[in-house]
Amino acid sequence: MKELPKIYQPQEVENEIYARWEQGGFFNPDNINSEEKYCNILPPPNANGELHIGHASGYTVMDIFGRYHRMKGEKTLLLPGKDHAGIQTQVVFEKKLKTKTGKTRQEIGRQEFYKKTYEFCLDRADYMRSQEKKIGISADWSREKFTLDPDVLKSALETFVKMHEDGLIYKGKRIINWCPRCATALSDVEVLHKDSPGKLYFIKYPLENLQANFITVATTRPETMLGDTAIAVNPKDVRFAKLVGENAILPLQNRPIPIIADQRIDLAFGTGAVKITPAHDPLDWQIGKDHKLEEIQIIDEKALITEFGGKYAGMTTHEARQEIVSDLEKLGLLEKIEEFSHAVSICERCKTTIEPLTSKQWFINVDAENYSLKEQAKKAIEENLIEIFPSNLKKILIDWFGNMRDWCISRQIWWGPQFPVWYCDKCGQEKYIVSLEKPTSCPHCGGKNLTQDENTFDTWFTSGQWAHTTLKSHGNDFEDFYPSDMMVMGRDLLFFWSSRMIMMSLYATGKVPFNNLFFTGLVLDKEGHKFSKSRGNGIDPLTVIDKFGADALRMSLIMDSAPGQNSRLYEEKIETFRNFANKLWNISRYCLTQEGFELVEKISEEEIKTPADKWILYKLHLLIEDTERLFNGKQISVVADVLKTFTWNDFADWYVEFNKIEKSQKVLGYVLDKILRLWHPFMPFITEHIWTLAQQEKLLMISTWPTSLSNNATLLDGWQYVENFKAVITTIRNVRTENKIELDKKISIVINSDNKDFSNMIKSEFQEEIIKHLKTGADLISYNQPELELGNYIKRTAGAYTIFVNLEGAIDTEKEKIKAEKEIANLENFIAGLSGRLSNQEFVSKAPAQVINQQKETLAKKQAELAELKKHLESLS
RNA sequence: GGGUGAUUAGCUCAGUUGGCUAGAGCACUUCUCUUACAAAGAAGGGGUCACUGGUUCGAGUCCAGUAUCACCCACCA
Repeated sequence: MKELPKIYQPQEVENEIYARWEQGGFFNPDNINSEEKYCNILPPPNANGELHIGHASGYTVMDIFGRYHRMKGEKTLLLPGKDHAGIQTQVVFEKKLKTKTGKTRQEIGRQEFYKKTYEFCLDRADYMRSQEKKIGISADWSREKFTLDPDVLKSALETFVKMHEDGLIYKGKRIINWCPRCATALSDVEVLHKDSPGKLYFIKYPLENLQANFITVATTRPETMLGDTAIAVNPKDVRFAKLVGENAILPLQNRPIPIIADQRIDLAFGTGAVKITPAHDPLDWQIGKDHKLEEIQIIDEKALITEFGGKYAGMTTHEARQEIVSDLEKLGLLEKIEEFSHAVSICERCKTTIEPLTSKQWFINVDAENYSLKEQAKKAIEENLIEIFPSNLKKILIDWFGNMRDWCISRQIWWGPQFPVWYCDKCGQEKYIVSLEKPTSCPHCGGKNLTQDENTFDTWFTSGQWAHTTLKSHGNDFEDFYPSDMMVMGRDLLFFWSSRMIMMSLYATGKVPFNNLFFTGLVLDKEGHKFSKSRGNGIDPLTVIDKFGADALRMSLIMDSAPGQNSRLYEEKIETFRNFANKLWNISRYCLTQEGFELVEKISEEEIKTPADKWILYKLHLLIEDTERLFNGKQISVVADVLKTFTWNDFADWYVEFNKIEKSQKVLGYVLDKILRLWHPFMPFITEHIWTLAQQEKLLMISTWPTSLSNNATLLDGWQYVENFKAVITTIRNVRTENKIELDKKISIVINSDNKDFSNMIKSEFQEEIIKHLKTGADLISYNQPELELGNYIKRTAGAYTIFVNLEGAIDTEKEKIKAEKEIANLENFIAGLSGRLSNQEFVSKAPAQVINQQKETLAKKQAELAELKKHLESLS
């Protein structure tokens, strides 16, 4: 038989196995013949860096489901891709450009910058693809997509055109989130709120007609007062009731501004009077609209004070604030300054403070008359057209849609697709033409000089359509696979991505993008911190794979965690799964080196010979049923857990040991065959490797998924016997350890029982061999001798049997008495509880019969045990 | 301000439909290099399932509340 190394070396086989899978061609669903289909569109990572452990975590989940469904015979597509990741990639590449060539993007120009960034992304995509393969992802690389691939992009832009026709798109001057560093508008979800200590400034505004009096307002951003166009108070506020309709004089600017009433003003906050700066605050903007106030932009896109800021023009907002506060103080208009902690808006990408300002941008009306994106999405979730794991995120998503405001989709960056919008130099910016292709002439005036809108799309506009644009770009894939079965993503993408995909795909296709939405938690380090560059605690998936193998990495990413819960990753944890892989290797190594061993797909009744065979097959039968149920509930970590228990604690610890004495090679081959299949989705490399060593024909990857044995009671009758038998062995070992008896010292055993299958045991020489060999040190075994000199023996209950171990007078009777007394107390306690329950009329009448019977059986068993123990204690004294 | 999650062994975490005396890995104690495996095997110690009530014949599991921690959302200037 083959020479197999004692220790599994994943590094030596993984690459070769992956190459064989690829050559096999079965990553491509076109090569699988089946009516049943399964599709999982993989989230495209940002093509500007490398894969991190979070990607590996999500990919592992997707690949487990993909491989499971493929083995179930379904035409399975895992569709891979990469995202151009607008702002983030631009930031990354600009830095790279600066370091490498010392140039800025402005110095090389828009076209050149775009070209170079594109090349950079393709290069990163190549590298990341190689990483994905290392993890073992069984994706169809022939279908790999990039968000800027012409066909994918065209499909996404067509949606823009359709939306425009349907009145869902508008261009308008509205207040938006502006990042001065990125120099672009951002959508609401790209803005984070960070609580930070600040100050609340109380400023006195003189009243126009009552020179001696003031109205005091409170603000955290005094510099914005330069653009104030009103003061607002709550209409119910009696303090200010008579001032409404009057004018105040805006200090420093010396402009009269009206005092207005608006119910959105909180009476309890500050002074109850609020300065209104429509151009630089979202609420003020809304109030300004409603009261038809003038908007004065006093902060520009570089966060500098504009010409409308008078003497402060050209200052940064920070400088202006200091100057203004100091000037107000000199004028005696600064009433007081209070310490005040409030939420500051910052850019999600670069953490720069956001300046709200009014700007002309493109928006999606998410609640348009013709079609409400947000209502449709909400409805789809409410009606469970998409099942969400974990389910608590369902409500969060519904609420989010409920509060969603119009989505700003234009960005002033260079990296990303430009709007398919054209302007004629004669007609100007107001009369635009929406068209995928550049029009030959202006439809309004016939002018030939047309230029394209310079804005680029929010990256989530294109990735938000990924679920259908990818499939539409390849043959009949859309018809075959849409909607996909499952989408897996980190829960940090809940609002960014899952929400947009649901809205956009519903709109573009009329159907939900996927039937199941599965969120993974964050992968944290050992101390529970996020992995981050600044913390330097990153774990590189490739390093882990190199050290422990891809299977160990995969297992450590999905085990011990529930869907949507964060989990921690650290070396010791990965090690335990490396160890498990090695265990599986050695189990297989034992099997493969057995004379006449082969993997067996099907087993016949004649081949099931021993009680141990029945026992392991029964356990296997339960395992397969559990696996099926748990996979349906998407509980993959529990699947891996029950598989591990079976493999290690049932098969390796007991069945393999039995097999050393009592050969039943068909069953051994049958069970290992099932173990390899069941483990394959989780640990594809090692299982495929062992499979190959055991047989040469086809790949494990496309072998069929095990189904449970027909529950033939007579076929497997007698399996319980082995549980009793195991108890005998464990008890003997226990007695031995307790009494510190060396293993090489032989002892004699008496086993008593009136159990019906006990006669089988007496007849079986194999059983006796097994007891002797399974580390019990038992030498002489005799049966059914009720009258024993108990002083010489230690008596124990083992399952349905009573066993006596002869220690030849070496018993520490005091110790044994204490132990027996303790055990008796414990048992009496338990029996009292149990019989109490059984005599409770309510329990007996209401609990299911099965539960009652079970407890009755247990009670009888425990009472018998107690009686034996009491006799034992008596004999000891 | 609103919301979500967590709280189970020394540590990290599972726990499926509510059902027998609550599990795993690591760590710990003792023993063993027994021809699949010391990356292992054998035996063991370690728990008021955060707290308080409720529902139920029966609660780690369902409900209400409390506490602590973590995270998310938010136009309180």
